[in-house]
Amino acid sequence: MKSEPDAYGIDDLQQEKSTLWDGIRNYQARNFMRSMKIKDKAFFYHSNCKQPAIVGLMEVMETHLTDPTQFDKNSKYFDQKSSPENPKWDCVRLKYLGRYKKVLSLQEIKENYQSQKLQLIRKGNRLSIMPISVQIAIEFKERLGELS
DNA sequence: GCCAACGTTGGC
DNA sequence: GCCAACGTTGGC
Repeated sequence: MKSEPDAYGIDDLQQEKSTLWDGIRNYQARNFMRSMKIKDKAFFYHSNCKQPAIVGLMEVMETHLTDPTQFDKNSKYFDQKSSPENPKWDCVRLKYLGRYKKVLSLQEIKENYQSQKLQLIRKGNRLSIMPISVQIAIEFKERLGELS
């Protein structure tokens, strides 16, 4: 799952211990979130920054939560078409599990995962949530090593 | 700032 | 249901 560190980074999550992954306004990304189950793990990816990289690991605490920002007129994620009776957007709560001692940079991902494998990543590179295959996730984990 | 690679929208 | 036009994202 990706976030811009300026907006919300791994430091913020470490401090908060857990967070609502709200503000997702992309149907595909929302649907991926809907398919998540409690105890699922997710990589935290820093996007749109100096060193885009996987920096940490999270765990799904709660699923199918209503995204409160859709009703908040002061939020940039306010959605006029949504109502409490018929909410359009939901989110999950994620727990901080740790940050990796060594990050896995986008550059390194590109260097090592080409052709078909990279396409799996590319397929979702515009989403707030990037789906990757189980096999790639395992390989990423091996490359990332230990949490600190 | 550019632009490729998407996703969304709306007319038909 | 198609697809042209448009908007957004994110790496560079």
